Amino acid sequence: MDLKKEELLLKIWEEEKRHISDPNNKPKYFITAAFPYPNSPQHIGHARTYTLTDIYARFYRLLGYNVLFPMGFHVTGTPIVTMAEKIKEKDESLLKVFENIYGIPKEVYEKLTDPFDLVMFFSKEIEEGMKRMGYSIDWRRKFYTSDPHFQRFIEWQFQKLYKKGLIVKGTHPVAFSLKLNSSVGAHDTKGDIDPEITEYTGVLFETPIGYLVTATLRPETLYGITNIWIRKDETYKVIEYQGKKLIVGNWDILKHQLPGAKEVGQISGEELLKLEAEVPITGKRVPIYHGDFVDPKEGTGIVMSVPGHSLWDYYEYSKISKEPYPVIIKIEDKESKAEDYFKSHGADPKKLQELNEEFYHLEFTKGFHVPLNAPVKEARELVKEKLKEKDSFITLYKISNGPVYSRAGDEVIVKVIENQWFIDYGNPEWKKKAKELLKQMKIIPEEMRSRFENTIDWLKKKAATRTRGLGTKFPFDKSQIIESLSDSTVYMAFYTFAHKITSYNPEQLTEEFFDYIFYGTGEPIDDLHKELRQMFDYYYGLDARHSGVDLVTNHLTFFIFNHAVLFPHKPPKAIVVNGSVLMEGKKMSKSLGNIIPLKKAIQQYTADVLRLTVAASTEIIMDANFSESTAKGVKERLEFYEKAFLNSEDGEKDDLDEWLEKKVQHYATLAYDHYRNYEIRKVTNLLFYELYKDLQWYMQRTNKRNFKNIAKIWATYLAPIVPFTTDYIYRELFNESVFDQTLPVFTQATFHHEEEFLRDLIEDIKQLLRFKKGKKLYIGIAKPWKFDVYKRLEKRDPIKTIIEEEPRAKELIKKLKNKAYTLTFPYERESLIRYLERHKAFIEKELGLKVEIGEEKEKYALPDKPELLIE
RNA sequence: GCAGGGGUAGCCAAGUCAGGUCAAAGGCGCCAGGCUUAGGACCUGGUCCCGUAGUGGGUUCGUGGGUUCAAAUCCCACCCCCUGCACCA
Repeated sequence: MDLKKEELLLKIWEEEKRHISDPNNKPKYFITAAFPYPNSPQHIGHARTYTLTDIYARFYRLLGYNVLFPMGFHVTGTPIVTMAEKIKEKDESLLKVFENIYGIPKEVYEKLTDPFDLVMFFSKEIEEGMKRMGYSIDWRRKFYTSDPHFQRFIEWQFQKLYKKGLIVKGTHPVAFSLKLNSSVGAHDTKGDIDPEITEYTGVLFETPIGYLVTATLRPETLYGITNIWIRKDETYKVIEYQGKKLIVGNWDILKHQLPGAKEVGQISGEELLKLEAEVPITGKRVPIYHGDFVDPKEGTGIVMSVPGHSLWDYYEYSKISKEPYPVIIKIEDKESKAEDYFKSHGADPKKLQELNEEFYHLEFTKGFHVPLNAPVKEARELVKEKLKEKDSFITLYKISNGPVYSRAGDEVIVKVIENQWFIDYGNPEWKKKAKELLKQMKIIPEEMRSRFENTIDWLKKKAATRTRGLGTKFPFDKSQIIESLSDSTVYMAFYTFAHKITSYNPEQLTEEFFDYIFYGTGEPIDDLHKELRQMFDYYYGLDARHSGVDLVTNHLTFFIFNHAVLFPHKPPKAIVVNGSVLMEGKKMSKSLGNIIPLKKAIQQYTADVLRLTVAASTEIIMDANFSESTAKGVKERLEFYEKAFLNSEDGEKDDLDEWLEKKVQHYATLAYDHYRNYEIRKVTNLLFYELYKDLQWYMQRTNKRNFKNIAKIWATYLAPIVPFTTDYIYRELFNESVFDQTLPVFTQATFHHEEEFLRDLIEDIKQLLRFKKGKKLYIGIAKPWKFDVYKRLEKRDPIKTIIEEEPRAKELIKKLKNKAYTLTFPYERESLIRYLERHKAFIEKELGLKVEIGEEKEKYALPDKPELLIE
């Protein structure tokens, strides 16, 4: 199979309109894969999910289903916008990726400074690649999520969720760049670092002029406070927040985390030193000291001092005070003291930070909180609750893996967004419905199910809107845009009528309009409207959703949630999850530069070879390893089949032909079940690798090439995986398309074991000939009683009885060891001898020996291993 | 921390759910031979250890125990590795 033949077939399929689907009276099968985000060309990794989807689309067509396999493009979110901006800014690292990895010339990408130009450019690339791979997609139904008709559909979705009380409003911390004036994800930072947010407890200490705020990860230690650290050379702000006066440093950052807080004055550190502060909960009054080590840009610039349980505090405290301090945590009934830990670990002040972290971890995992009589883990939560009761804490945030810099160059901070809209996946009723739906669904592979269950459990409110990026405007606040994972949860329903709905003006697509289509409520506005409903009704209930394993904990779970409440009458039936693709054993990445663009790979290997290598060379959940050598191997083997089958004859049949035909039927029978169990590797194992050995043997045995019958079965069974090669062979041999056939199903799955016996025998003799040369070979078949013993063993007659009735069996069974318990033995003595006699000429020719067949002369023969005597 | 996945010969990797044809498929690498002017490709054989005119013996599947006539596979404990934890597609 070469590229030209593949391209010719693509044209033929196109002309024959093979992949468009409309409602008819056949049973339908609606299959989809997660649509691509067009911000890069496709590489062979992307091809995995789509190829698997296509394999099943084609498989179900061969079973007689009316299969719909559509595709669209996800044009939502910020990465595309950011990319366009980076092109405009001539961002060097991006330009390098374009040139070196994607192989896009400068003149082309330079112009892509508008996000939509980028989208069109890449989506065209991707579409061409998908077509070239032979994906049997109904392209009439293609849409972009930026299409106004689709956006009306998303508005419908959010109206519905809102009315069900599943859209809620609240505040939410995000990583934020002041320079970009936008929240930032990994793609907005230098070095693509994903900013991580940790929550701090801001504890409020009352003083006569307001509350001092300290930020801590260990609120439980406030039982051990001796003093407060500040810096005397710093100026602190007095702010008003939720009716209280608070004193904080680092205000430039913190003001973004305390919505509504107002600066009302300031106070110098020197002034603060004169005050005393009251520790909440305990009511203890503590002094305020200056500490050089206090970083005014860290937290609130005010630190609570717990010398008993912080190495820093101990170290600083011991410099200025000899007073004893409280120790409130025990480990295994012994006081856990920062001082002891420090001293027993070298007492090196340079290692203070490192040791302190170890010590924190130790106390957190093993410590026991004495005042609260609880493990530290629990005490922390208890303290938080108490603080909440006393109204003595505020929540603060920090970038924990910082400093992270935005691509504009400023340090990323945490900002608390007010009026943030959420989809409330934490809603217990909704969780319940999602779980019920999950229970009804088939999850492939089944091991993935628990992951879905867990995800449903821990999913909480999800921010559903953003201020920046492409997408549909949020219906309840038009200044916001629906976030991209939230607008792609039920879009599969849109495919069912995507090519027809464009006849309407977007304004006509009201909530009632969609209600009619999806629920049949209200009246149709015209005949087309009626037709849309019929199409939805015919196709929906998605039969299979294919996706990569990385989408399980997000997209696929949202998919379940949303279907559970929006389409409870048309539930999806199955989710099929596949692993990713490795490149020569390594993860593909831009930095490694080991990404092969799909188009380039097709030119090098052909679509069929890629399909088999990427999608069918390993089981569905495993990562497929793409390597040049495997791809080459696949290519050669495919060519072998093509050549062999195209040279088929239609001659007279003999033992050997019958054996081969039955063998292929046997493989087909097994392969059918493997397909249904999504065990594609097993399909190719049989029909691609095992059969190869059988064909080799056949060709060794005879010069005949009676392959027509097996080519027919072979092509039909492998057509889903390698559609080009199989259809080409089928058309050449039988003058029709393999895709007009129905998959032949065989019930009788036995084959001629005698032939296998002969094959093994030749193997054994060849082994023996390496030690011993001669001119004559005597093949001594085991005596009848030995065959009887084997037969009885196969029937699982008790070994004891067999030996009782045939004492000679004892030795025989002893030799077999464990095998005696599981023996399978499909041979009959008489027919075996007849078969060998019939093919004696072949054995003689093959070995260059004179052969005689008879009963064993010595007593070494076993029924499956004849005695071999060379003279 | 919480959740999930995994440790199999030099490497990759099947086998584990349903214990026994498992010294353990397949591939790569390596060794020997064939083919070839040579290299590559291809073909044949070998590749845990010992033995060998064949069908044998020993020791292996992260570690340590257990169940069983029988364990890579079942049970228990331990060690190690990887992934996800969100507003990001």
